[in-house]
Amino acid sequence: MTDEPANGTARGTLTREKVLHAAVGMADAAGGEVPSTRKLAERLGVRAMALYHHFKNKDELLDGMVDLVFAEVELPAKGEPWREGMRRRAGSMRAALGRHPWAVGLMDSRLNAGPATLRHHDAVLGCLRADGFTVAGAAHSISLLDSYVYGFAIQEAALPFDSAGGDDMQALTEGMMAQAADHFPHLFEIAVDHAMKPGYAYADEFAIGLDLILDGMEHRRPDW
Amino acid sequence: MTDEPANGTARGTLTREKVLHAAVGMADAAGGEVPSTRKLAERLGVRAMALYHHFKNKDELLDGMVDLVFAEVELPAKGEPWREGMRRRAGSMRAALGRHPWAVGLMDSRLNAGPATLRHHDAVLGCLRADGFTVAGAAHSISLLDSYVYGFAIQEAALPFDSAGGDDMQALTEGMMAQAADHFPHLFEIAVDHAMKPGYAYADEFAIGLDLILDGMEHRRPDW
DNA sequence: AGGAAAACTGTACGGTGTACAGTACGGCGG
DNA sequence: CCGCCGTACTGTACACCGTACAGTTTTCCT
Repeated sequence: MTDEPANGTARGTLTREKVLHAAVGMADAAGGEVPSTRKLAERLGVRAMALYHHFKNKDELLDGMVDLVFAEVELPAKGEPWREGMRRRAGSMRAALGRHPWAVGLMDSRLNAGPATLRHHDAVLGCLRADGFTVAGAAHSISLLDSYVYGFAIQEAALPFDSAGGDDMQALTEGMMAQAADHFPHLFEIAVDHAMKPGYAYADEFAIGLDLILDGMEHRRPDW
Repeated sequence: MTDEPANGTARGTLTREKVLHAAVGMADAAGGEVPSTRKLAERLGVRAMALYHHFKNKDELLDGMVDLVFAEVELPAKGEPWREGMRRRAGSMRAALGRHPWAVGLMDSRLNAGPATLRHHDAVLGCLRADGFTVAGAAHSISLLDSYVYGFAIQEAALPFDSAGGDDMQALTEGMMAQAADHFPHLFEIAVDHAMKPGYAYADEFAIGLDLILDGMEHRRPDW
């Protein structure tokens, strides 16, 4: 706000923000692949190397993209009870990662957290501390919750198509059938009796696991 | 054993197995990067395109590498109580992913599970079913446990150096300090009062979260 | 008006996965 | 024993990638 109109850009077609939004949009459209610098530049009506005036290198651009994803997740509100806060935030985080599956594969390898990411972690921490968790307890909780959310997102991203459930399972189980239904009896059982049932959607597992974790946190809160 | 000496290979310097082991070795050495086809071929004394006689494309090679990682994890023993089995297997899985951090980033995007992977999942499932978990309960448990293990591995892989704890934190917190210690008070608190304390190692969090999850599973087992 | 800084372009380099067309060699039927 | 043929490997080539480096504008400040 202070520097954007003040110094006045020269041939301003590009902005850090515009680049990042275009990159996120293209990645979403491509369904899990981050665009190359050339494709991104073309979309922006610009010549590839122009990007390097706004980002030191591609990694910095990726950092920015990830931060944009973090900016989408709902933070626990001030004074909100920890359990609601954690539940809403975890669900919203998973939703954001579902909307931007390319971000899941980026989460490892990213070193520099952006401002939205820091704000996010600070808010989550703050919600727990405000509700009586010790520093150590909050650390345990966040490690656990984040691991669960990221891990769930990984598994969802690895599903054949999307987690809508239904006939995507066919492909998976076909390969399994081909090899040997009786070599892996329990896998076979769960595939046929559970995962291939009409009402099943892997996405539903998220809330189940999350509730177990939240119950556990509630139970340990006094000790932590 | 049946096909190797039987058909007799022509100029047999290459084997699917030898390629995979070399690839895993190089990836481990490189510390998180899968080798390029050319580098891998060179290491094997061969000319890059030779690999494509044993793997349809690079993705198939990556599938094989991931399966090799799964082959390293300890399965629950037959008749082992579920809790011990799950605990051992989860710890061993995390250890394997720690030894092969490049595999973490591959877990999403992989579609075709190899035989070791299938055997692994079948054994875990079998352990739970044998100890009274329903099909649905076992599905919930595996989704939860795998999410936790993978997610923890992601976070560990994203740490500045390794999770040995200590002065790696400096880099992280420096960036944070630079921006604003008072913009993120809780982050600051946890960094100074907890993560930077001499005895702290993020790796220790693994068992804490895992135990909470196992307690929860024990508690729900009757309903599931 | 002039000069410096900022934003964008042009070109080039070394690396990647892999398609496609050889080439050499071992095992087999005659 | 010979010639064939399939298999394993090589050579070359292509399109694409990230990005270094050196221009070329354009704009703003003195």
